[in-house]
Amino acid sequence: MKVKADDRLEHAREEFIAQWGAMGTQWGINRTMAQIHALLMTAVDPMSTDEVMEALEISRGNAHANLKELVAWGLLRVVVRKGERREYFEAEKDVWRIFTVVARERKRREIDPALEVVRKCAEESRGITTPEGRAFHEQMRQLEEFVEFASRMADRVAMMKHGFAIQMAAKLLG
Amino acid sequence: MKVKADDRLEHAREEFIAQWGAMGTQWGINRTMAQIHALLMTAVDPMSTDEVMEALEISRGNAHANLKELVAWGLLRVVVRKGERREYFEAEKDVWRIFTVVARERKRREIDPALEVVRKCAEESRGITTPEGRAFHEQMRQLEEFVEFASRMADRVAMMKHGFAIQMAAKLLG
DNA sequence: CAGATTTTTCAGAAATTTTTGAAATTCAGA
DNA sequence: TCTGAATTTCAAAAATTTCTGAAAAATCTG
Repeated sequence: MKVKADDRLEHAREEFIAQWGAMGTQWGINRTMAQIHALLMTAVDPMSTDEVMEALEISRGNAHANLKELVAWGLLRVVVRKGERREYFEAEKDVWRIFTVVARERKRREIDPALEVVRKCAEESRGITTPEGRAFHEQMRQLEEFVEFASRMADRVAMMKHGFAIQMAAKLLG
Repeated sequence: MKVKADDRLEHAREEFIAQWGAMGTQWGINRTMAQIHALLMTAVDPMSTDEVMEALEISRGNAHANLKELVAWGLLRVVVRKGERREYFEAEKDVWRIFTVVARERKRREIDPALEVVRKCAEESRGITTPEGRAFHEQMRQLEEFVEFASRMADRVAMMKHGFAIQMAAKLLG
């Protein structure tokens, strides 16, 4: 009975890790990074690099790079146990916090660069008086306005506390 | 003077196409697709496959595949001119509509599959009574709840009219 | 400081994605 | 039905991204 429960759990967990990893691709996150995140999100205790390597059957270099990347994102914390030299990693498990971290990162990688591009192009085309030039400038201006709006929205959402977001959503969904 | 204005415009437009294309990568959209979209978004008239090939210096197969993909997304419309066999393509230029189209597609590719995965894993781990099993199930449940919430929000946003979104945002940003 | 352990780096290999270009197919008009 | 123009397909090449594994660097311990 005990063994059966363990088997079921292990099976479900492995499925989660595999599928979440496959999904990472769609999300513009590499497979290993998503798998490590899934692994640690469902781990009871923090894990070392070697434990992650073994669990996912990946190389040290790969494990290392992606663990560090996840730490940089703020999705993992480094844990040091007293008397031990090696580093352990622990995942953020609160879904709302995971969401805000990802939102912040995506804004930084997707929205901010877009804003720069459209600003520059709007600027460069200001004052061109041909009909084509005016149309182009106007299109850039509209894009700029929208991306700026998206940027501000993303900031707000990323800063929200869970409770407020729920309240907000109630209005939107209600 | 006329020439100078044309040069400036051409330069700005080429920059926009190149940069928007480069950004596509970050967005999980391939470079060519983003470039074609940028090209047509700033084109005065609809363009044929051959014109797109020439403007971006890409192969027919590449142009064809990405034009069709953009049509499938709903970011381009096919235009047929009477008496002509060849197809022309015209971009959606309204930024809010572009946004809702992209939001819908991203929801479909990113949120819906995630929901399936966490639902399955929550289901598979229901009723496991070991402490690890309970923790795993609880984590899956929370993820499921959140992703479901995200899914509904995405639907709502994708359906919104521009005016309503602005009104909505005023509250959020104000 | 020496020796042991852990982390970090990185060049090449492997895997994946994108692009090409030519052949096959479709289609409209004569 | 035939012809020529346009679209579609797809196998192979190119480009890009990810991963490996071993070596180098950093860090701790005694």
